[in-house]
Amino acid sequence: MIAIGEASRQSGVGIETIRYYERVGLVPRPERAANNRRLYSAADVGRLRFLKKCRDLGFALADAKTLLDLSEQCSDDCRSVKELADIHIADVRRKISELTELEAALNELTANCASGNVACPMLGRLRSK
Amino acid sequence: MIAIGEASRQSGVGIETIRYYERVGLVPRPERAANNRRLYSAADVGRLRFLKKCRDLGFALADAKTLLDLSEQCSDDCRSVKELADIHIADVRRKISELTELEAALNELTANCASGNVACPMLGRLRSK
DNA sequence: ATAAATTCTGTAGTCACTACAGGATCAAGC
DNA sequence: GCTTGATCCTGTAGTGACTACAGAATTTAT
Repeated sequence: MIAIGEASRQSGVGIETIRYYERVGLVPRPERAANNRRLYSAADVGRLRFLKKCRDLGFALADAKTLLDLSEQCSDDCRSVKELADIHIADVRRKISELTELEAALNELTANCASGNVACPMLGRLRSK
Repeated sequence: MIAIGEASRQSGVGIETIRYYERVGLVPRPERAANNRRLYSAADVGRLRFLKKCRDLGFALADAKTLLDLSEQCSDDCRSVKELADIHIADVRRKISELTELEAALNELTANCASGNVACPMLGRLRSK
């Protein structure tokens, strides 16, 4: 059994974030030592690491929770997992294409920005109808 | 002079959002009619439209405010604008590459997810060290 | 014995809105 | 004049996913 600082180090999840996850019911309340400090088991750290990976993959906390719950049920429900992941992949693709368009628009807007300009063409474009 | 609903329609910025922008000092407090209702001028609507475009381009509100201020100063400061935009473009590029990596990782994780599986390989990977 | 590190609770701040609640006023039709 | 519905007002609280304190208690290291 380890303290919260060590659990944070082992899982890569910040101390405040661990307490936040506990507060919102994402992870079960851990045991407490006689001095009221939280005590974490290997399973607890595993859960935190799992959540960390989900977050790194861009899953929302609610989805991460769903995946964690699926993972705790012994029968790995592959279909549910893939459904969730596919929605998320589609989401990521959409974001990529939006950002790509954005980049093009920004490049176009700044293309004629040069230090000698009297009037900034980008501001002009942003101002115009 | 038009009411807030019409200003919202003309600018594409929601009514609540307009009031929010006013509250946080992003746009000047508009005139008020005798009945205390807000009255917007063409210039006010122009400002809202400008902010809308900045937000659509993904600029943070603080940056949008800076651009708006630059735009209101008569001398269009092209250098400051381009600096801000370039930082933002770099930001967008970074996000795109992060998301692209993410998409690859997600595809890899779900590649072997099939409905007949007993154990989900994605969950397995998320659980493992 | 003292200093530094860690932990605790609880609250508030972040960003950019969004969603009410509860009331006032306005415009249009009868 | 009256009713109905649309619009507007203020103020507060919620969202997501943390992050940053304040102020206290305790533990660990020197």
